[in-house]
Amino acid sequence: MSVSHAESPPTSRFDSPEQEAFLNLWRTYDRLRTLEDEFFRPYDLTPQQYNVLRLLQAQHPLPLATLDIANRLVSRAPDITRILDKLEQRGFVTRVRSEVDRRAVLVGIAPAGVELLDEMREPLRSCHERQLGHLPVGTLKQIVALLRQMRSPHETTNSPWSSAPHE
Amino acid sequence: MSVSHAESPPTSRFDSPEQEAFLNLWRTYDRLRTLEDEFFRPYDLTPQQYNVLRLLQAQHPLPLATLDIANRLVSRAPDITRILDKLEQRGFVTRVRSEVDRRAVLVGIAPAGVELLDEMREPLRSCHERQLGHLPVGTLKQIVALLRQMRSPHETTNSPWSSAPHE
DNA sequence: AGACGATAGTTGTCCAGACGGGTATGTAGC
DNA sequence: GCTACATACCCGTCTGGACAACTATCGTCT
Repeated sequence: MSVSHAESPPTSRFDSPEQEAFLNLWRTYDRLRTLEDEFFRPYDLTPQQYNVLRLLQAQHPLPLATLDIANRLVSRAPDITRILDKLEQRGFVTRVRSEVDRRAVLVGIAPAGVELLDEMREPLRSCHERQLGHLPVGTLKQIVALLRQMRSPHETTNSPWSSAPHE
Repeated sequence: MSVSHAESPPTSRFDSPEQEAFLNLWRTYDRLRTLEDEFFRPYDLTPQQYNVLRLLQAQHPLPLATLDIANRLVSRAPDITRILDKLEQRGFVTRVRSEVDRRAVLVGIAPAGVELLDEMREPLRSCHERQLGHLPVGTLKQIVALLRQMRSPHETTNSPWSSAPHE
């Protein structure tokens, strides 16, 4: 314990309420992400890769163009190509050059990908339970609404994240 | 616009309220962090590095041991040594081997570091203003309280993040 | 049809972050 | 004081994320 010197109260640790909110957001994300990372490690997947698979499954059997995927992902992904490379190498997705627009590459989830998601569904649910199961559903809904407010000026209007999901 | 096909409502995009909350947290962090990153780029600092400097300034003129710094940072930092290396190379911090415990390295903020923080203070405030200035202070306080609840089971009790700051 | 600008994706390259093992120092027990 | 274990930090190495430059294709204007 080297925190021996009298813990002098620095009035507040933050310069502004906005800063306090952002740092708390960052900290909370960091704490919860640690749990996610541990969960995904044995599957040798990153959360981003998993999200790509979920996205493709939601569209299945329709494929999705590469950049469409990037735009819908939770987190910005300039390296979408290489993420897909890895998923393709492991047989989780398929890529075919589009016939109508030969610039576009259409990506679909492969049977092995569907199977992987099936395997992961339950364990992942319980991971989320460990993360946030201590909060009542009402509180979670409130949090979601507030988070949406926080980022709303920073979403483009056609992002899937900009509006509430259709209940 | 390749979203031509009828936008079929997938009942909900999420498997559980917990998942919805986490993904919204991630998304919101990602959007707001983009602004931070842009802000820090011209200074050639990462947000983590900046946080180290802030931490050291708060203690100034007392130094802080390397691992003490790591434990107080917003985000986990296994590479604290190299973060400090870079800050030291640029003359923002000083490192001296402790006399009382020769394993420990005591880190202090150098005058150049203090100066840098002074320069950045106002511009950073206005960055946070752009991030979250659209929300009233009451809402921000509410958010902070909820975020603390979200992560509370995942904080060790002696973390500076586990309890409310002394008002 | 040829030219120009926009779009879709890929690749080279760099840098931060992560992990684990390694060294030096401290502390406790005998 | 010697041994054994813990602590503090450092370093080699690997991986993923970020940017920018590049190629291929499309649409449009003339």
